[in-house]
Amino acid sequence: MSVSTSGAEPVKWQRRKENRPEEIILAALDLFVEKGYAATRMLDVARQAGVSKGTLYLYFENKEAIFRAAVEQLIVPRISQLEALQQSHQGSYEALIKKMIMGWWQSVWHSRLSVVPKLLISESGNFPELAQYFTEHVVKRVRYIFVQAIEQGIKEKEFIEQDAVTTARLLMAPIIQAAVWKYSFKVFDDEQNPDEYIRQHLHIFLNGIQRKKH
Amino acid sequence: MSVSTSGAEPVKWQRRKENRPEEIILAALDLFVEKGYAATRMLDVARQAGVSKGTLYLYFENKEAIFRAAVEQLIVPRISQLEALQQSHQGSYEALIKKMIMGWWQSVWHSRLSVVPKLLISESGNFPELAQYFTEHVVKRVRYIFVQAIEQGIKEKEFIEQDAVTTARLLMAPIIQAAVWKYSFKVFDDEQNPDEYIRQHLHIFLNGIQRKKH
DNA sequence: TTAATTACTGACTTTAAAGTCAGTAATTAA
DNA sequence: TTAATTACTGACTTTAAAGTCAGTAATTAA
Repeated sequence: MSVSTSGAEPVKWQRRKENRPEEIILAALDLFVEKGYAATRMLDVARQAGVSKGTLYLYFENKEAIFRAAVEQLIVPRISQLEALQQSHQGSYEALIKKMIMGWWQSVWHSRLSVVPKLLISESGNFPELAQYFTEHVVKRVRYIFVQAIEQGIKEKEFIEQDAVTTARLLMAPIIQAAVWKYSFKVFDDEQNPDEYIRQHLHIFLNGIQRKKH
Repeated sequence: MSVSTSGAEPVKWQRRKENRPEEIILAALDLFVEKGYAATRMLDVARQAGVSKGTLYLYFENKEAIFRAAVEQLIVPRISQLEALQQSHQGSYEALIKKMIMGWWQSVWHSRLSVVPKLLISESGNFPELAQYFTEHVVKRVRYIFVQAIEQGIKEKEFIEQDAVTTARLLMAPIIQAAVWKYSFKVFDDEQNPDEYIRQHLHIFLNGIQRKKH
């Protein structure tokens, strides 16, 4: 038997310096979805990503660093999407709000991303810096987009006079709630059609803020 | 110096068989509020309750058992309160919904109890049995109360035709959301007056489901 | 083809809790 | 007043992860 050159040498592992970080992030997110943040061990992440435990620490300082990287890489790009939608919109503000909510809903609800709100809520106490980052760069930024739509709708006499920031919170609350529920109690409380839930939320909410014609 | 009989003998500890369980529960809930469930060590709970670690295990099997006892003892009595309010109500269903939401809000928001939704959401993955208990005995029971109010309002032509279960969820979502927020991101996102938030929610929501007179 | 480099491994060490139990002291019974 | 009972203590053991690092093997350079 020859010692080398060609043939089916079973290579034990490959170098993947460029791809490891993303592979690790996705593996971790899969496990966070499945078993939650705290219950996910570094060894689990390593196995899921197809590397050894040592490799994790080569690319990330600890579990929190993986978590932060996941939030930054996956969530932030979605916001630009939302902003673009707003920029290019023509028509009523009611239609804009519907379009933005439905767009977000469809791109996030069925993806791994929908677990992020629950994770952040659960872990906010353990990782205050991450919670602050998320509040500033995601929550407030998204809310600002809706605040603008609502304020403009008020100015155009489409919506009744009201505090736009509070109203924006109330618009987002049931949607965040749905995402949180999905990963908490949904297994025990699943009579619900999520599309119908969002449809009805938009119906009641928009009906509630609209100025009525007499 | 005499060995005993009267005088200020500093008693090292007292027997409190009857009171220990509740003292431990309240101590634990204080710490869960302050640092979250996972970060609360049994040693912390023991210190807060003024007992040793061994005593905890005398009364509770482990941390989960303390948590479950807290939920059962503190939350369940509130629901009866809500049911009583419903039984005795006279007047429009709009007024009933307002009264129930405001009552719950005022008795829970400023108390330790308001931390329970966040705790349950965070820990649902680790304690599925507790999450199931909570879903069956709290969530569904409370929702049913609101479903009834909404259905009767529809029958009386006070509210528009709609699926009452979905509508009840939408009524509760911003309130649960507020309680969850309080213990997650509020430190970083605190422009909000919670009373104004609830007032405006009820305003938009009730305006949104009411049948309009022409 | 050989030497130099470095991404990666996994057995091992460290850390930080949970959980235990023999002994002690408060209380109650005799 | 003394003996019997038992609530409680806290040093200790166990458990379960995180984190490390000397050695190995893939890759690249010479």
